[in-house]
Amino acid sequence: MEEKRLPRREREKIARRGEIFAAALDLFSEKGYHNVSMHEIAEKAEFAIGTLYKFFENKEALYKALVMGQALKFHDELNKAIDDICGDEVQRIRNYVRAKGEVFMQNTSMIRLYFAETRGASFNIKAGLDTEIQKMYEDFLQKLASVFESGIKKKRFQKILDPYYLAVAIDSLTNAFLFLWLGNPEKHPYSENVDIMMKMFFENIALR
Amino acid sequence: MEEKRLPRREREKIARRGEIFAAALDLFSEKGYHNVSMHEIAEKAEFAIGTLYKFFENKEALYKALVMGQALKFHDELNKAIDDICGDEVQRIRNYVRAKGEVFMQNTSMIRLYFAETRGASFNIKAGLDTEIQKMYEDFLQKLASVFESGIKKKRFQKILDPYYLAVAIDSLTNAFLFLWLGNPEKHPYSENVDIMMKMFFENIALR
Amino acid sequence: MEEKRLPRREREKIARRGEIFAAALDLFSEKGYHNVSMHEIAEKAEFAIGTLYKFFENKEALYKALVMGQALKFHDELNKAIDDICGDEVQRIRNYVRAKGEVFMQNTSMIRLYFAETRGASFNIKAGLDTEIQKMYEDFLQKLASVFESGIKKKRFQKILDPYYLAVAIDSLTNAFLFLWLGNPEKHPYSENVDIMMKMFFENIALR
Amino acid sequence: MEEKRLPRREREKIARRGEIFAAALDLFSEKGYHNVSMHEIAEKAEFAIGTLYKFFENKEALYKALVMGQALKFHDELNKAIDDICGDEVQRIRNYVRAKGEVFMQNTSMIRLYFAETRGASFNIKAGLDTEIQKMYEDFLQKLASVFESGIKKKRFQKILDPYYLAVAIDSLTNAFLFLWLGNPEKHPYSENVDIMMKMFFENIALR
DNA sequence: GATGAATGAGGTTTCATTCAT
DNA sequence: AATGAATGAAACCTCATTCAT
Repeated sequence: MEEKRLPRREREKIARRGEIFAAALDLFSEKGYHNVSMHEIAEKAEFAIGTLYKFFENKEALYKALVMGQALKFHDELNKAIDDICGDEVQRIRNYVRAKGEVFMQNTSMIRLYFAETRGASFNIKAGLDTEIQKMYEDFLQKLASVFESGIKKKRFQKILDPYYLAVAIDSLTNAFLFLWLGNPEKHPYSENVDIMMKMFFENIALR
Repeated sequence: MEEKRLPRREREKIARRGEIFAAALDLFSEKGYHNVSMHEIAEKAEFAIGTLYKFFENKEALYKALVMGQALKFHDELNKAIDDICGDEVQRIRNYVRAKGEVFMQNTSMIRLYFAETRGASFNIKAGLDTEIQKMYEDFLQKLASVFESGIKKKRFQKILDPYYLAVAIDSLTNAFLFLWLGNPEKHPYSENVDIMMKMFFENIALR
Repeated sequence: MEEKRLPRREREKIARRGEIFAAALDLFSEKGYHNVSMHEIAEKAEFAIGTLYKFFENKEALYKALVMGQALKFHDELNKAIDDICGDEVQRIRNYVRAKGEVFMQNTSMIRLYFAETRGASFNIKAGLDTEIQKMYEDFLQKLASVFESGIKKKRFQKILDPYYLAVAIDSLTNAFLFLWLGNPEKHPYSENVDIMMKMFFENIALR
Repeated sequence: MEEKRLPRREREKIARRGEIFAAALDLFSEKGYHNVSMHEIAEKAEFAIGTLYKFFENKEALYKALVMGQALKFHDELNKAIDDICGDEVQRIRNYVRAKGEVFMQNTSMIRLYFAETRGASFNIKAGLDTEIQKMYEDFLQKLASVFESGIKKKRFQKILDPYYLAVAIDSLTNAFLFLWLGNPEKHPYSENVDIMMKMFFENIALR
């Protein structure tokens, strides 16, 4: 709706940004920040090097915008899944696990980028780049924790562990299974394994 | 004992290697491979740049030797802990979880390096550098899995999930709690949290 | 004619290449490959160091392109002179001797470069750089030999020596006189001396 | 005789110098001055690097001493051959040509070194290194010239060309044939070819 | 006197960034 | 507004030379 209202110039600009992002995502996720040059991105995006600098102040800004965009998209999906109130707490968490799998498995190159940023490899890039994403990630964990907390309050779950740690646990478990899937999709099907894992998880914390 | 038998020259050489490693570990773990220059390492280690190249063929070789050394030290401890037969399967896994915490919490800068290498950020460095460590990691996971398998055979654990996935799960959970501890040691004490988590884990898979 | 048709960009690029070549020729011929740094060439050519690497992949490639260019130019002249069919065999060889002198005496710095490459000093640079030039030189010697052979067949020359050796002989004699001229142009005028030498040469092999 | 009188220390020192020279000659003649490192020479000569610097002030001094030694040995032989008064002028020059071939063909690695120094490749090394050898070479050419001059005075040779140029000519011709021999000894036997060439040379300048 | 570990100046090369066209 | 040639700081690495043992 709104986009159609945008002047052609503006629309074209956004499209160009998208093309740059697409090229950059491919390259960064495959080779890492320091092994990709601005020339490489320019060539892959079919723009002149100068054009990249019209859109982004420098390499770091491009990288940050890219990662932020991916993270926003990703967290948006996760938040949508977990906010879906058409279900109880168990359902909301199952929703999140499924959505996480879907987003990642459809955007494999995003995975590496995302893990690099949330799992400490981002120190490869200048300090401070990652704080926003860390914040977004932290916020999401808090929301996940609040779902567990709500479940505990409703006496649907035992309070074995601090809800925040339950959130951390389920997040790290899903990550682990996504990594396995990434390494060998046929051998390690995410949905099946995660399903079993979830069952075990809830059986454990469920109140009978 | 044996070390004292080494000729002085040899001992000094090893000591120097150690000093280089110490400087490199600090810098790499803080800033990442590509943001540390050989000059920086030389300066921190108080050697001339040429001396570094007497000890290591090039930057990559230095990095690889450093990471391999850390990984060996780390896996050595883990293997010792898990191989300890003075206990049943539960005890062996508890041992591993505790040992992992101890090694990491005493070598915080090793953590970042280690996660960078096992969790995919190593693509920042030339391909192939990480295969040996990946292999070591994989071998350890197999051993962990075999402990679970043995517990299942002895009917101590239910077979809810493939033993390999149990290994992956417990490894990823301990990692997650180590990360939390790393970010805020006081707020997130590893041992306590992991203890609760372990209890929950074993209650779940234990056969009554 | 044709050059004017080239787009400005293209012409400028060629001009810049030429400026780099000119600076490099001066420096290499004066100091030798290993005593000239890329920075030196860049400074002399009034370009930034990076610009050199836009034009040539590396130092060796620049050197090779320079030497090949000079060699092509040189052999082109020699071949034109010797292929000139407006004369008998004696005339064609006289043409070659004169042309060789002209090219060299107008491009003194080319001489050192050329002799370094055809006379074995090229082992200073990585192996294989010189094979193309050696081939070009060898081909020329063969052509020179074929002129002698033709003269022998036409019974204009005696067959004292294998035509190839006659070619080698006349080539080495002209080189020697060019060297003398290079050391002291006034004292050792190439044309005069070579004329006498030629006379002596042909008197000797001529059939009366 | 005299050598036996030298104290052991002195004799050993000379022997060591010889070993260094032998290693250096092999390496320099094969790879060129700039592609041979002092470490390489030390290793091949089985000395410590420091020892080399006890014998020679620096790399250049070692190279210069080596080349001078070779040149002295070479010119000594040539001078002996040409000074042999048991023959007329033709015989003395024949002697020189034969001796030159013998010395070179028994010391092939000397050839490259020698040509590098007399034929301009020495500009690869710092200026001034070569002047002494150039002088020695020049002196020899003068002596060769004087033999021709003497032959002309005795009316054995015609005066076609300045005796100095005759000397230059015969020297360059022998060099050329030595080069051919070096490239393919079986295909281009020096003695045979040079014999024919000499015959032709003297028939030409001989007075009947 | 011999040794060889240590030194560091200086070489080659890369690549993020600028700016005239 | 887009281009891409030019820039030059800074990276990696070599090797002639020194000097404490």
